[in-house]
Amino acid sequence: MTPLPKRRGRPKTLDRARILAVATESYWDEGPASMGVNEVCRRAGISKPGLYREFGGEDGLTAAVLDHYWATVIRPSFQPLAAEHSFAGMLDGVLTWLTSERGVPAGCLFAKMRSAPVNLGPETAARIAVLRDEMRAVYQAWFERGLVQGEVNAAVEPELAGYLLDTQFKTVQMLVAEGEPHDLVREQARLALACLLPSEQ
Amino acid sequence: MTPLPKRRGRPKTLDRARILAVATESYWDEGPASMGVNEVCRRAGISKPGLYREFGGEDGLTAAVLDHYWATVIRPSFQPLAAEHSFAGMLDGVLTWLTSERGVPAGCLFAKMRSAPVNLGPETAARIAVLRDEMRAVYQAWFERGLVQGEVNAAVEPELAGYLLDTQFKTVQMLVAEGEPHDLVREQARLALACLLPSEQ
DNA sequence: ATAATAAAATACCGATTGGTACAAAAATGT
DNA sequence: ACATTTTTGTACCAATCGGTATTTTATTAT
Repeated sequence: MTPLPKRRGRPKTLDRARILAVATESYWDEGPASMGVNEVCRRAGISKPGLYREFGGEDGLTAAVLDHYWATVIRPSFQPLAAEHSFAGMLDGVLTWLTSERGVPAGCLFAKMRSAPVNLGPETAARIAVLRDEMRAVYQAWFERGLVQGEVNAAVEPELAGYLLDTQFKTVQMLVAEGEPHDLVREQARLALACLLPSEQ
Repeated sequence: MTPLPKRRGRPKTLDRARILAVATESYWDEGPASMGVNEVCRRAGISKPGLYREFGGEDGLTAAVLDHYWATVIRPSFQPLAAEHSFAGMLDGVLTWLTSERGVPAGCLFAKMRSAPVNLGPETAARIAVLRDEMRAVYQAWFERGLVQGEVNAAVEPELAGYLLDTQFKTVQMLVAEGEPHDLVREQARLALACLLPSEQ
């Protein structure tokens, strides 16, 4: 059991993890532009100085939210890309998944933050840039794996393919979040990414 | 000459066209999210009630700005699409133009308004939907003209092609506005739209 | 002159924003 | 009992948001 250090002072009761979970969900379904520190405090049932002590300010909060979202939502979604499926089949699965109804808020918080870099603090902006590059690298690696398997169009530079995949997936998520018809969004993305598949001839 | 109606009351001095021009430029380079009625009044050198008399409120202002932008920037840009160029050549020209440095604020105000439908009033939102459909129709007509000329991939439904062109052009404008490398944006779009061109074989 | 009318700006409204000074509360040490 | 330390919340700050009641200004009609 824990040694019970018998610290002086009022015992800590603020649950950082719970606040972060509430904040992440809030930013996710209301959108980063419509959510503020006041509303987060109200939803989490804590005072504003409490939130500032824990996260240092709005920038620190959104940066922490982004990290939390990345760790709990984005990174797990990369798992399947490393599995032993064909590139074309996996691509189709991703597009179907992105345009399907899920039990979570519509759209992707990371995509929303990327397309609304306004009123996001410098710390959050820097984090976005780092994670965006990491995301492109994952897609590029996925494409390169398809390359050695001969499952993709070898005429496309892997770096450009990673960039294209990132852009198109982000576009799909934005269109879905805007309420566009899901099947139209999916078909449009299928067309846009057909260039990555080997020629039909 | 005008009959000089000798109206009673203080003569009108507010220049609606000039205010609209100032407001449009302001929304264009600052972004619809960062610009408000107070700042527009300051830049135009008029009082707030004056702006409210002229446009009825923020929603009326942004709707008028959108109309002005559409008439002076967007619609003229449709002109070349009706010219006697090949579909592939024209497409390449559009992408080059979108990713080139121009003497106007970066990005497209219409694209910015579309991707930030938040905090835009109902009148402006309705206008956006109408103009978006009009834009897709223009692209679809362009594709259909290429179809009868045998210059495009006949396997693609024209409606889907119009949707794809609209989506990809908007994506290009957003990426440019975000400061992404122009050549990377252009090459990525070229790949995404290659599906509309006839097969190489 | 003076009344009537129309168009303008001054000066305000309540709500909300991100951020903080300061005091109350809850534990331990003496 | 009382001081010390740590954590928390109350109550405030100035700035900004969209919007408006009211007054001033400038003109014509009488």
